[in-house]
Amino acid sequence: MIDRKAFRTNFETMQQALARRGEALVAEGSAWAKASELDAIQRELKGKSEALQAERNRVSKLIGEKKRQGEDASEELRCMAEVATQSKQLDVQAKAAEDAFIQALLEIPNMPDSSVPDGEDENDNVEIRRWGEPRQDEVPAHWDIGEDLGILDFEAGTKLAGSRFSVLRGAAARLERALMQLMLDMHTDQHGYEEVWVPAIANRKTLTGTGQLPKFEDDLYRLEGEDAFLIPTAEVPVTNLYQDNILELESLPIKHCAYTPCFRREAGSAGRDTRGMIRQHQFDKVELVQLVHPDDALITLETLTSHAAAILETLELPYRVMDLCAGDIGFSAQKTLDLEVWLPSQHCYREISSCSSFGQFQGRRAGIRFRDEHGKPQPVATLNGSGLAIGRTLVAILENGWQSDGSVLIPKALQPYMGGLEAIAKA
RNA sequence: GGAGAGAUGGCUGAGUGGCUGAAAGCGCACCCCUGCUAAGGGUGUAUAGGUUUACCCCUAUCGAGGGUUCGAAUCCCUCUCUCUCCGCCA
Repeated sequence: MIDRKAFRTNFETMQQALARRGEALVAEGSAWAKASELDAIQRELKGKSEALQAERNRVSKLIGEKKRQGEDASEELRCMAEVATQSKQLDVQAKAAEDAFIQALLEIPNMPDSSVPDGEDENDNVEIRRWGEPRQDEVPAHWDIGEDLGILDFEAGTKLAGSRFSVLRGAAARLERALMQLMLDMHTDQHGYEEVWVPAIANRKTLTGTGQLPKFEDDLYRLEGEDAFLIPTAEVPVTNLYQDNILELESLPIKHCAYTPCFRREAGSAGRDTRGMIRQHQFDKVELVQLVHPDDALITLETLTSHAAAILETLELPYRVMDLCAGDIGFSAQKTLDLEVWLPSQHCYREISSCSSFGQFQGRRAGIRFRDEHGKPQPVATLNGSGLAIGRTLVAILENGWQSDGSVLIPKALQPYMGGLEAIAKA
């Protein structure tokens, strides 16, 4: 959520920043326009309502005093009956107006940071750097490699659950587990993150805190008969660990990593990546989350991204870093750096990690605050990034490690986690 | 799932209709005494919104929502959560 005061006092600047995401967001009928309209109404009603409540409180106190001293208070009682009724009505209106205002604010995306490049969509993203030597020879798609080795079973996934589900067997299943372990080990032992294990189900408030709700309910799996959802990312439960907390300045930065399964309806991506493991309804991910002082947010984004990149380097997977343009960053993001891994079968880089700073946007929504240098509570800055998406990492390993005899080389760093296995070959 | 008990500030814990945004203790911060070891004394210490240069002030909040009342932490209703016992279960 954007700051309700800044929304008013800084209207022009914020509007311009928001417009960089796309003009429609500030156009007539947008949440932005609605919010500015509701803000005025809300404040006027609230002012009136509070004045009346003040009057009520004052006279009520008087009545109390008179009664205690055995005096007659019938006159006050008579006129207060009227005031009480009015006050109640006004209060209801004022509350409704404020709710509507907050609802509108919740639908307004975060302001892109000034360092975010201009642009409309992924074509305008800016490449920052590359690492590794991408292989240029012809490599089969991972689904062919996997099925050929008998370790990826898409048919079984479909039979059990539907499209966009898959089954891993043998070396692939172990690879999934090995990757999870390697990633968690590196982040805890080398990068200083505390590992947490969290529920894969979250309630509405929690999902509102990180920005998935109210706007993107269609992307989530909702539990029948409950106001709860399967998490689309560990960001949701891990960030919200501190929901409604006021943290001490010294406790920052807070750094967590977590493995969770992730569940996405993929409602808007019909026809995209329908084959293989790139886009699944359920996938595994190790997530990095940091809560930091707002002044440190953008610097931390660099280090957090480097922590995710370190996994790719350890696994010897070529990648590049992309600075997402204003039109392509997510709803809650202030700035996003994507890591894209080389997929030789597609002759291109594909997203494997998305690292974002949210500024104080989530902190404000989720009520995660810290005491600043003056002892005043203010929203913390939050960041997160995949470190990494495990399914996609497995895909990258299959394709980048593929050899013309059909076998797949296991990266050295991963071999201990695979029981010393150096290559996956046909049984 | 059944029965019972409970939910108050950073923590413990008073408070059954007005003088309670909330006693007391602990913790924390600052000051004093002492003197460098233990201890003692004083002051301060919720969050949000509105207003304001700021102070002040106003409003809301005692799990959440609704009701009764001139007035609710306190009475009534609904919900959520926690604890204990029983049942079930990995």
